[in-house]
Amino acid sequence: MDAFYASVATRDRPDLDGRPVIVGGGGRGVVLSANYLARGSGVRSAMPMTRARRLCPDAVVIPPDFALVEQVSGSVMALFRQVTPLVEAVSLDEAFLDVSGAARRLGTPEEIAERLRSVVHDEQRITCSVGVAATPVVAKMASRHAKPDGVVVVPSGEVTAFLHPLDVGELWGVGERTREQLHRLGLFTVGDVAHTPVQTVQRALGGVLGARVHALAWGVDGRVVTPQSGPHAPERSTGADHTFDRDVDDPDVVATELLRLSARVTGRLRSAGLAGRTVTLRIRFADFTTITRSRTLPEATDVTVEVHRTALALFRGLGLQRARLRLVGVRVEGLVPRSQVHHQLQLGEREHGWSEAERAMDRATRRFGASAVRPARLVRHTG
DNA sequence: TCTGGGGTCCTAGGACCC
DNA sequence: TCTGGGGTCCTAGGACCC
Repeated sequence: MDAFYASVATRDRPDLDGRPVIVGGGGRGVVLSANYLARGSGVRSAMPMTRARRLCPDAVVIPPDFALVEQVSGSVMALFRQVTPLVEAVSLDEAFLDVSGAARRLGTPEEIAERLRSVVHDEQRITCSVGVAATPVVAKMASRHAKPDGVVVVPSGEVTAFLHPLDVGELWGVGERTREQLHRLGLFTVGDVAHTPVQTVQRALGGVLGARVHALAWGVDGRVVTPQSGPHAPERSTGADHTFDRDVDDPDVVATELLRLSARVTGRLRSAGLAGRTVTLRIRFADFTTITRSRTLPEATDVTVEVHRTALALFRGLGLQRARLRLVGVRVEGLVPRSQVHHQLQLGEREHGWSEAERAMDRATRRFGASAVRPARLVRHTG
C-alpha cells in the first residue's frame, strides 16, 4: 500500500484533499506515515514528529487508528487471496504473492499487477504499488521504484541491469550502518558489491550478512513465498515498551510502569496459550543509550506477577542512583506452548496461586471490560 | 521540544559438559 | 611438566525490518 496509514486516515475525508497529512503520535512520537504532499516537504516515516512538524507546518496531523488500519489490511489481504492462495503478509501494508501458477488464468505479470491494483482501489479506495520479479526480494525492491501508484516489472534477464545501478542501501537487509561500512570499502552501488569477492564483503559484514548481501547483489535471495495459512514459524518472543512523556527518575514510577508492561505481555501470552522462560528488561537513558538485562527462569511462565518480579529484580540489580530514564521495556523470550509447561510446586507453595488468580482476572476482563479488575497499583487514583 | 513500538536475527564471550 | 575439541546454553549488544 502507498502511505498506508495516511491513505486509510484520509480516504473518507474529502476535506483533506490537497493537504499534506502526517499520521503519528504526539509528544515524543515519530511519523508512522505521511502522504505524498507531506513527503514533498521532506517528511519521512520514522522521523521524529517534532522535526516533521517543523518541516511541514501546514500538515494536518492525525493520530493512528490501529483498529481501522488492521481492518483495511485484512480486507486487502483477502482480495489478494482471491488471486492466489500463495499470499505471505510481510506486514500490515505489504505482501508477497506467488503468481507463478496464475499466469494461464490471469494473464501476464503486468496484467495481474494492474488487476490487483484496480481491485484494491475499487474495494478499499486506496492505492498500492506492485513490483514483479522472479524472486521475492527483488520484487520488493522493484515495488519501491513503482511508488506511488505504479508497477515495475523486472524480467529475469534484466535483474542485474535493474539492481546494479542502485545504491547499496536499497538492498533488503542493508540499513544505515551496513551502508556506511560498505561505503568505507569503496562500495557504493549494488554492482560494486556484486563485483567484489564475497570473502571481502564477509570480512566487513560478518559471514552470514556478507554472504546474503553479496548473493542479493546478484538477485539471489533464497526466499520463497510462505503463506501464513500453512504452518508458520512460531512466535519467538513478545514484549512491550514505553517511552515516557518526560524522562523519569522515580523508581516507584518505573516499578509501576514495569507492572503495566508485564501485564500487557503476559496477557498476550495467556491468550495465545504460550509461556516463556527468559525475561528481558530494557532501559533507555535520557541520552538514548540503551541497555538490556535478562534472566532465564527455571521454567516458563505466563504469570504477570512473576515476570514483573523478575523485571524489577533486574532493574534493582542495575543499582541506578536516580538516573533519568527515557524508556523501559519488558520482553519474554523462549516461548513454548503452555501445555508443555509442567509446573513443579515448591515446598510450601499453594496449589492455587497467582496463575489461577490471573486467569480469573482474564475471564472478568473478557466479560466486563479492561477496567473491571486490575492490580491496585494500576488503578488511577482518579478512579 | 530530535529519535515509537513490535518484532527477528546475528555475533561474541563465558560457563559448562562430555 | 602449560593445558583439545565440539556442543549447548546464557547473556548483552547491535543491526535491521515495518
